[in-house]
Amino acid sequence: MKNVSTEDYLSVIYKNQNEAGEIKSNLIADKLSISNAAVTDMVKKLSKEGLINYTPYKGISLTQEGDSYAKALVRRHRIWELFLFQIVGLPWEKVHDEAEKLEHCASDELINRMEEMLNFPEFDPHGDPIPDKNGRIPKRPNHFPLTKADVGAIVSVQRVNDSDNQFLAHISNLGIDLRSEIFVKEVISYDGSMVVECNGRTFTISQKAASNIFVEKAG
Amino acid sequence: MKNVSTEDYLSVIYKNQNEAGEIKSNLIADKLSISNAAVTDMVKKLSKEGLINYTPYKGISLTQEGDSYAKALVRRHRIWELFLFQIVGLPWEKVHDEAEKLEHCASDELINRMEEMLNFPEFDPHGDPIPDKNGRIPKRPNHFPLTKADVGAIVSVQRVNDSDNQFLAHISNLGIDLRSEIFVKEVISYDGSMVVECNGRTFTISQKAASNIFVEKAG
DNA sequence: TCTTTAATTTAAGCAAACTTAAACTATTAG
DNA sequence: CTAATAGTTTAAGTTTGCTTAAATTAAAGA
Repeated sequence: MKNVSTEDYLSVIYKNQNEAGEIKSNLIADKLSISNAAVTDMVKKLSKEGLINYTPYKGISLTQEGDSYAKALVRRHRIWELFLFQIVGLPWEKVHDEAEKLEHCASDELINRMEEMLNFPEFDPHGDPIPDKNGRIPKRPNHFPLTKADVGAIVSVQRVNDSDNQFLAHISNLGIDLRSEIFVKEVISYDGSMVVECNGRTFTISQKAASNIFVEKAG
Repeated sequence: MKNVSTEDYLSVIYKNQNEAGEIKSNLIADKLSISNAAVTDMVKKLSKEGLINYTPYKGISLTQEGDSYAKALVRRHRIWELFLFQIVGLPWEKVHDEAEKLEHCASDELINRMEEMLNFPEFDPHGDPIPDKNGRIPKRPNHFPLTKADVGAIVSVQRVNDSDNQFLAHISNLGIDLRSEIFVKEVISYDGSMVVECNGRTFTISQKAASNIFVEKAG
């Protein structure tokens, strides 16, 4: 098991790499709220340890080893999230930050035991996929942002953006949950907000909020 | 919330202070497996922060603030232990080490929620008392080491020493649990080992093991 | 009381992970 | 194709918590 700092770098790289698997050092500094110089230092070190590929002034990407370590971290994080949500009953918007801390210090044995208690789940409370012990990642359903749903359509929530607690608390307050069905009644063309019905209540949701809710056609 | 290192020092001081509330720097170094010089450094720092009382070459003791912080740490630790044991089902001998890591990174909200799930327990899986939110520590029953039990007596296990996993695995294997009743059949004067009956099985337990099991007269 | 020994502190130094400021590359706009 | 700018790296320095070795203090026995 690596130290917290190393794990943070690997997580950030994994989560923010582009389609080609690359990431700017800039972005790492940004996400971790540290200086670029610090990133350069660390990136050299991680490269020496064989966790990332790095050529100065060129790109940064995970090696095979770095990638599977990062996947294991994501696995830990998401199992913690689901455990805290489902077993402990922590609210939606709190599980991410709590899991962020816990993921660095639970043994594999504990993680596996929790996974078993949760009956080998495929998705975390925000709808993100949980890699299994071998790094296999469940295929996600085809989903699109709620903003793209047609007026008159009924869609079901598949995933929500987990990076903003205020957003989560907000939609939770509106009664929107994972698997909730949403009926799109109207789109206000002026600002892109939508009038929707969900769990028997009708309300307006802003474009900003809707763009962070991912849905598929209900069927 | 303080950093892990500070928390470790406070825990060790709290757990190893004598009746007068004092501890030798020596012992801290020993328990944390670090040098005496490192302890001196840190002790100065903690003193500056108002967590301990310290005069060079004289004793080290917790201030009021340090003491209540340490109690809160013990509380976290023991709630984690019981949670892992009772809810998650981790074996006796594994909960201590796991809790050691987790206690540093759970929010108070999570700790309180777990306490609630456990129905405000008074003792951890080893029989050690759990301080409540206000730092109140449940009174422990009058107990004594099994080695002091008379031949012919029936005693019940109240507490076991939690600092040695091998010991815990061993007695767990013998079928000894918290609240188990033990009937003392014979004491072998040669080596102090005891022939006992517990949960329908008769076996011999060494003096070493028996001295780490604390019991009271069954009634 | 003096001396020996054990415990503790000081001194000097190290590694990790950060900082700011200056120097360098790469890219892109004219 | 060059110059400006955005991104990245180097250099020098900081903090935290540790190390070993040397110096100091306290305690205990002669």
